[in-house]
Amino acid sequence: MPVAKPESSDARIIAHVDMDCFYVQVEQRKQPDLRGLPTAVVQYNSWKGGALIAVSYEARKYGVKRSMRGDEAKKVCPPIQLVQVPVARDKADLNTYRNAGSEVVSVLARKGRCERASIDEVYLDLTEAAETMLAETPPESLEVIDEEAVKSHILGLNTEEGSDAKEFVREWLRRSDGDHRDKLLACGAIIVAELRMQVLRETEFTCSAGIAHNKMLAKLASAINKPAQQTVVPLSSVKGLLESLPIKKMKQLGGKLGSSLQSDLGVNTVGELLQFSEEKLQECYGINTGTWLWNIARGVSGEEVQGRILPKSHGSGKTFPGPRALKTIAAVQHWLNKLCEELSERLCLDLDQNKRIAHTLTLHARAYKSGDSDSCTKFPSKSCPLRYGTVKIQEDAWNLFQAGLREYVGSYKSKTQGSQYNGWGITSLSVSASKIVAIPSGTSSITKYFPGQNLYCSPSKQSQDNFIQDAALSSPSGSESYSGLNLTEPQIEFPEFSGEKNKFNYAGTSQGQQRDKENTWKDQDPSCLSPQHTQNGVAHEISPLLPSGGESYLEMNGNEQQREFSGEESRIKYSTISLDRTVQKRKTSKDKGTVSILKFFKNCDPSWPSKKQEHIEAIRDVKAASSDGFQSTGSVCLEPNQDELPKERLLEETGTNTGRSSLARIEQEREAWGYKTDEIDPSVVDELPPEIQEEVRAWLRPHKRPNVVKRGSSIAHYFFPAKNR
DNA sequence: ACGGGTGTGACA
DNA sequence: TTGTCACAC
Repeated sequence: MPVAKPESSDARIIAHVDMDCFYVQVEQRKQPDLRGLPTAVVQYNSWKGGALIAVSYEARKYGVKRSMRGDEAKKVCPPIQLVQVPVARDKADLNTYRNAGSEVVSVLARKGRCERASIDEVYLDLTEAAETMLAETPPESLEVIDEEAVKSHILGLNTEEGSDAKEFVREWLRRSDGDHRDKLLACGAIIVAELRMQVLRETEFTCSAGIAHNKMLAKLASAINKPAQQTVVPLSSVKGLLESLPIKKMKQLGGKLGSSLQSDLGVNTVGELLQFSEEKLQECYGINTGTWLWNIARGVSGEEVQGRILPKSHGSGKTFPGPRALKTIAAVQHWLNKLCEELSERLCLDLDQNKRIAHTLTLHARAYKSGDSDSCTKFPSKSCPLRYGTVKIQEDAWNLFQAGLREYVGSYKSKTQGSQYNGWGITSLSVSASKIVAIPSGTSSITKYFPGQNLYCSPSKQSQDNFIQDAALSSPSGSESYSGLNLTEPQIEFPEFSGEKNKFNYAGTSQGQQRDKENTWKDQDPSCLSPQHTQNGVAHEISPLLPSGGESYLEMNGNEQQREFSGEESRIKYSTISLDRTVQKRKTSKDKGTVSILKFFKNCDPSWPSKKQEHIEAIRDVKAASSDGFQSTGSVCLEPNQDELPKERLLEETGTNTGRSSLARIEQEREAWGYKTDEIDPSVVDELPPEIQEEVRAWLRPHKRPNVVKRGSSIAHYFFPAKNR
């Protein structure tokens, strides 16, 4: 559950932008004939007409719903146009939608910090833009207010029957006597209206939006008036909005937590949450969730808009329902290969377009074991260091699968027999790539390691690929029983899961400790890397520069800037910065903050690579030392003298206090420590180099307290059955 | 035996 | 750190 912050921090202007039946719009843009017709996007036409994944508003009028089958939809709405999701490698291919989403983001990201929340949703932090507008060109000074803006819906605004609602809205937007925060919202609404028009002009897509003082309210608002409309939530309307709102409508409460609220506390609307004390909610749901619930009941949510427009992971998966479950090794391998191909392709694209490298490969599967009542055992997911190259990914994914399968059938008492059908079937497979980090650019760039070489893809991908190989080679867990493998031949032979016959052993028995760089180099695939570069000596020329052990260049470089902090300053990571700055305070503290934070980076000397070995060691040491569960977000614990930090005290504090009071206590603590992190205004982060902005923001964000559920709560038991029982 | 394919985040 | 789970669209 997100960290909640005090309500005073909510003078922000946040927008949530939601594309209207996005997949349908993408298809309608491709096929303009479909515009205005009842349309749905459907996946896998073969069985019952396929599953609907997006439905146009015209079709909704007929009662067509997502999660209908194509056949049903036809029944309810005979004229419906069903468009199939593109298929590649015999599976659904969502790339066109992802790309379309990127188009939208590139427009929306112009006016402030932008977070891509999903393929078709975006949050914007428009606080600064709205403040600037209010200061320079406030709505009341405008002769004309944009037509789209006056079409806004203002929650709580009385627009009399039959009257011209737009006039009321225009008046509300232009009010000069209004609440300051309302005026900021008005500016936000005008900005968002403009953005939405730009999106329409430049992408042909319509969207809806909510404008409010925090993410939660903005998200709620964007759904109120659809399609192609926007809704503003003035502070004065929050209570009324939430009072009667079904609890399940709140983000995060649409699932089991929401159900528990209903069944265990009898809470059906957000308003009914108000009667419970924060302590009570914490008792029931743990410290963090309890405080979060208490806050959202009051319309308070402190989640920040993450300035992230690129995904943190990529995945490719497919289900094999019922009769289509995969029952042979060959079938699994066949599909795994396809999934890996797609993943590899997307990783290469990400690398090419965004200069980012993924470090972890994970395999997920679902399986059943027939007959046995024990068939509910889960197929374990497995991960390993990600090596670039389609074939490598395929090999690694296959090995992960084998490891998972061994575990899975291991817990299966009846011995597997026969060749074809062993009583199990795979009902879903997916591979994903995570821990994606940007290749640093600029002064402290990785390029320092490769004098005279061009690191990036185009036009020659050669040196870049070498670089990737380095990253994979030296990736963190790569030292464990991994790279000693040499799995170049097809893995069709399968020793009936006997375990010890498999050449590959993930489960930690130390084998293959010795890494063989030469082999690893030569094994490099391929398909997305151009062929010539895997065979020559370039790799060998640079490999001596590689750290021998655990850290990749990328991680090292990413951490380097932090590593340079002085001890005092690095402790910033433990403080909970208060974001309830007034506008004035923002401005005045800005300079100070800028100086202060830039000071942190002054030692960030381009010559750092010369010190890399000792840095690696330091990083590794500290990493080992700080694996005690209180590591801050973003792997920043790099100071050797971190043991001076009053960790235990903080833990104790956070574990035993309630939300607001403990927040206050932490502030106090911080004061006592003498660290002036609250003088660093969050907005200065915008002035830092883009590639480190997010990390710095992470340090400035309040940290979550360890979740402690008090004993004796039946509801807590519901959520943490294993541990509390 | 799943709406399906992806994605994020909390937690142990 | 990994693996599991919940949640969302």
